[in-house]
Amino acid sequence: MTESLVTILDDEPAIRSMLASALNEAGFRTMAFARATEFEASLRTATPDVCLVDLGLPDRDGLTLVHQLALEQGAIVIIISGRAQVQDRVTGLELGADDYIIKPFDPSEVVARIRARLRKDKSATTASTTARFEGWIAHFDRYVLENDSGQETPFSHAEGEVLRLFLESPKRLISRAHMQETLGGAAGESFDRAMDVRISRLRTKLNEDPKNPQLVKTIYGAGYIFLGDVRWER
Amino acid sequence: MTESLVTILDDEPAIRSMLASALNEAGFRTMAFARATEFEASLRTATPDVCLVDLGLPDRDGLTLVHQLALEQGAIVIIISGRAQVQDRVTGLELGADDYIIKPFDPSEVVARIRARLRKDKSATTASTTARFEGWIAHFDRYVLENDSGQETPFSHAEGEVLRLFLESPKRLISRAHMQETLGGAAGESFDRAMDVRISRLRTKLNEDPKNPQLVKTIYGAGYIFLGDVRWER
DNA sequence: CCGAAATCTTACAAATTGTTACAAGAGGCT
DNA sequence: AGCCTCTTGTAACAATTTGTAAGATTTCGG
Repeated sequence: MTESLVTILDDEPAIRSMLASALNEAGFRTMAFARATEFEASLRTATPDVCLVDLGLPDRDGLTLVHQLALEQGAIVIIISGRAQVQDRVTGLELGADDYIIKPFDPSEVVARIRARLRKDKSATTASTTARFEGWIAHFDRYVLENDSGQETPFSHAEGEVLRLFLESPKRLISRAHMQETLGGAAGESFDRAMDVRISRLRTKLNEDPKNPQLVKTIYGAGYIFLGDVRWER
Repeated sequence: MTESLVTILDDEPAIRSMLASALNEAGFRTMAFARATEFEASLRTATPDVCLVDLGLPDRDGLTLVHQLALEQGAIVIIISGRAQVQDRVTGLELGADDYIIKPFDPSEVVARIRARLRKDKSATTASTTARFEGWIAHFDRYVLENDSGQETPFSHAEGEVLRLFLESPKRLISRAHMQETLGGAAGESFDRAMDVRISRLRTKLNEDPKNPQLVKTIYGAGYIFLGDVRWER
């Protein structure tokens, strides 16, 4: 993610240029459109990180567009609107917008709000040193696993690698192949057995019931999946 | 993540109770504090998902607290403040706040903004897919089938592939050929028998009466059809 | 109502994964 | 160095999932 791409969709030229210059100055790449049709055409080639959308568009219901964007694209959607009623804001946010800014606005606030969204978005994927999940706290700096009553169990480097992989993509299938690439390095012939053992040992440290694991689940023929909500800290 | 925990930090009792009741009504768990010290003490035991922070605190500089929270905990931090200048908002957001709401505010907007943040936060880490149909709930993230009385039955990857295919085009004929293309990969010669077995096993998990299946119906010479209304939750 | 084709079901075999025991290696301490 | 502890991989065996085979059952056209 070198420079984030921000698209501007507003029918007033003055607002387009004001936003574009403020955003460019702040280090973003920008693309501006006056109509929804043009904007949608551009989506086929470019993938914006943030979409600024004015609700008062001539050729399309803005709210429907916002809903689509938020749902189909994973993009961050920020509404810019002259409609200032609380009810307008609530429905806009409920339809999937990530923020709602009222005209007239100050460009520097728009920049600050965009940065806030992008920051959060990124911090969800960045490597950190501590993670909380389902009553556990994994301290990767100390190689220690802490349970909900504060008791600590050390874990080894190999176990930590596996655990980190799981905690970095929870509720997602992680294929065996991917694990060996990321970890094992040499995709040796009989190394795949070692992977099993690592996971087995990790499971016992997590007090998993072998018959019915709650956190580390095996998908026969596909890989593993880590259930449980994870939150990284620091 | 059953119910998200929201902490409220504000020295005005009226605001605390207004926020708390609005949030509880919206289905959140809440904890309210009048002072930063008490609030920080609570962090040692509870882990809030969202922190609402008033900047005008008697015993602490609010901005410093916000900075700490956003940095050290991974929580979502929303500033609530009477200071309405653009510059205040910009610095608040730059110090790590995820949103900045100005007093006086409408509680329903606060709820909407919290929901918008949580939604994004979750979609970044989860790929949760769930489908409801005829009293059943299929949890594809956990590989579990839940019946109307809440009992859970695990299903395997192979069974899940078939079930997903059905649930993605309900009330529509699915030809055998199409199934083998989409699933089986190698459209082997005798693989078609395996398809039958998969479906058979799926049927037993769905408690289908072999003589008179209600959900997975076979069309002799053509393929299968899945009856039943489906609602996806993604 | 009969027979051929299609489909269902059951039992079994093959492949994948889990678990345990053991041995090789790395460090630490005296 | 020598001994101890801890980590990690390997090997062997158990458990689970999946596909295959074959007989039973159902469907459809006459």
